[in-house]
Amino acid sequence: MTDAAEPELPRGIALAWGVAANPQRGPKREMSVERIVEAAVEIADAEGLSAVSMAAVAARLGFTPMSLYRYVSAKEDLILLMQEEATGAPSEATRTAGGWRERLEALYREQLQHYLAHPWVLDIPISGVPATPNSAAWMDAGLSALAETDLTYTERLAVMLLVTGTSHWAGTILAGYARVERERGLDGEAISRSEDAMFRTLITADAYPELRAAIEAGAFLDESDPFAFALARGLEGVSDYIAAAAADGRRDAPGAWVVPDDADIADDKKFREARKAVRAAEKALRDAHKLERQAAREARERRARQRSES
Amino acid sequence: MTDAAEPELPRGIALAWGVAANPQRGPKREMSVERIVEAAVEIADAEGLSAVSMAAVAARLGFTPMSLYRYVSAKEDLILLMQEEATGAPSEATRTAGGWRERLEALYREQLQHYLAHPWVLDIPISGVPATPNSAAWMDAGLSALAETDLTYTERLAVMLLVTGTSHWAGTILAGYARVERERGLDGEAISRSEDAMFRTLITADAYPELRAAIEAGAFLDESDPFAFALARGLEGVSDYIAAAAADGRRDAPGAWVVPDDADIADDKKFREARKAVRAAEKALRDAHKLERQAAREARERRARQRSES
DNA sequence: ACACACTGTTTACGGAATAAACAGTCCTAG
DNA sequence: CTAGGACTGTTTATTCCGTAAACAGTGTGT
Repeated sequence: MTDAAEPELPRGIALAWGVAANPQRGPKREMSVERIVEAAVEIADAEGLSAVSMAAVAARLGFTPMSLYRYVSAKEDLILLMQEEATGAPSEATRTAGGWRERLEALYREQLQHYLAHPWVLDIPISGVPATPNSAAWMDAGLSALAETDLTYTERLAVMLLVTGTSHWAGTILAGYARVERERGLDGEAISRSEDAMFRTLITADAYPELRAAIEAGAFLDESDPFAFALARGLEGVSDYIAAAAADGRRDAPGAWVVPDDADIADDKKFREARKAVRAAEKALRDAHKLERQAAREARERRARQRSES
Repeated sequence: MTDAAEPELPRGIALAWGVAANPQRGPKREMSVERIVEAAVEIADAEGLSAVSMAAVAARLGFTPMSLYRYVSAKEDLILLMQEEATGAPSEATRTAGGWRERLEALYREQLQHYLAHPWVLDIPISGVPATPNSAAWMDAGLSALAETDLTYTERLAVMLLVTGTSHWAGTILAGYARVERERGLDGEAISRSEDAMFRTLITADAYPELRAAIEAGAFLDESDPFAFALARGLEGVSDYIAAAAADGRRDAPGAWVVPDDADIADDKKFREARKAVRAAEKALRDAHKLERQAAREARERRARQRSES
């Protein structure tokens, strides 16, 4: 009955959920999946994912490579378990921090922290939604943060994808720098400087005017956090979207259980007027921008003429 | 003099920029870097990055594995060149599409297209800013789209990181699904359904209430595009940020070298007036938004009161 | 007591990147 | 015109990978 679905489960996923039939007969087991995963994680932390070979893990535990296959059906499974171990579940603190935005930001930070502590996790190929306890916990934490909003469940998933995408991307880039630092034996600033120098010789103002300008401006030496910027913009956009959707009187798509009051405001007279005012203001802003650009162009031409005359 | 910097260039990068000393002596070359890269890309397109071995590439060209090392100093270089070939440069159409937002969205779409056409590019580890002609071209295109905004160069880079991050993340997830489709021989819908089924057996409402609710709501079977959603929110946030920064009267950060005529127009009278008008329009829009939100809140309360009375 | 499920080990295979030594080719300096 | 030697693609060898298959020893349930 209940076991009918289990045989369909991919082997590694079954292991992750702890659905492993412990044998009764035969000699005592000398190892355990946990110890194997632990050893593998230690190796990966120290020397990267590529250093994790069945032989290396076995050697660290004092056994022969093939012995591991009694516990783990393939290396792929081991890696899935490593990911599960390294990623962990979100902490209580981030699961209960302030409003939805604070909680998502906390989630981002904690995920990024994990990625920086175990950068090899970023090298693991992604195939579909990982159906493991910890990844489910992260997803659940994000969704519960968004539960206070009027968003559709589909939209909540999309927002979560935005958050995890940002932490994944930030981790990828930052871990890339960290790796170069270790390989070349330089500190971050030295890398930045040498990269900047290389750019200066390769990027000409002819071929790449804007990129060259950015280099000249020292933008590549800047130490601000572009990922925090990206996340802040994204969540700002989400916040706008929530407000706009509420204003549109959009009904939540799924069934009866969702926040029902959105539709109510759509035909409210005062609200409709306010909305009309917003649209007018948007148009006014667009026009003003157009005039501003035109003025800038004219001013530039005027100056150029003055300069060529003198 | 000019060659002083070249020896410092990583081998692969020198190749990418076409700075390769063509030897004059010795037998005629039978291959070329281009043909090797082409063959490697064909293999990767057909069977993934892991199928690209020096032996496989050589075999496809009818040579022995070691012969390739006369053209490419290591596999790492070959992979860099493959990436350069597969990624290409942004098309004229996306470089000149509408306003900054349209152009960044076009950039995102074109990058994603490349990732889907050559998913193996996503398996290549990232180390620092790739200093290749094509990646510089993408960056330059994005920066030139943002040139019409008042953003700092540092901020423009951050926005570009947001855009490329989104396309990279979208590519990673979508390519992951595509790979599973090919490996398991199922179509996308079948995968979704089996994933959904697996989720339903593993994700309990006790342990993961919100995730379970999302599953029940069918959010995992939804076919909308969460990445387009994420990008739209991000750029919306950027747009807000630009407006807010302008309202704050923030001046562009970088120093004196910047596009010299920028400083010139700053004290042009007509331009200053146009700029003042923009700020006023922005403030008007913010106020309208505030009123809109307030109206929505009041409308909702009014309806709630009506409902509780009936 | 004994079958046999289960343990960790040994051996073997095919494939990977690339170092080192090799014979053949063709430009260029003398 | 003729070597010297730069440069070609090849051969051979080393080291490491994941894992299939056969193996001898161990301990439990019948």
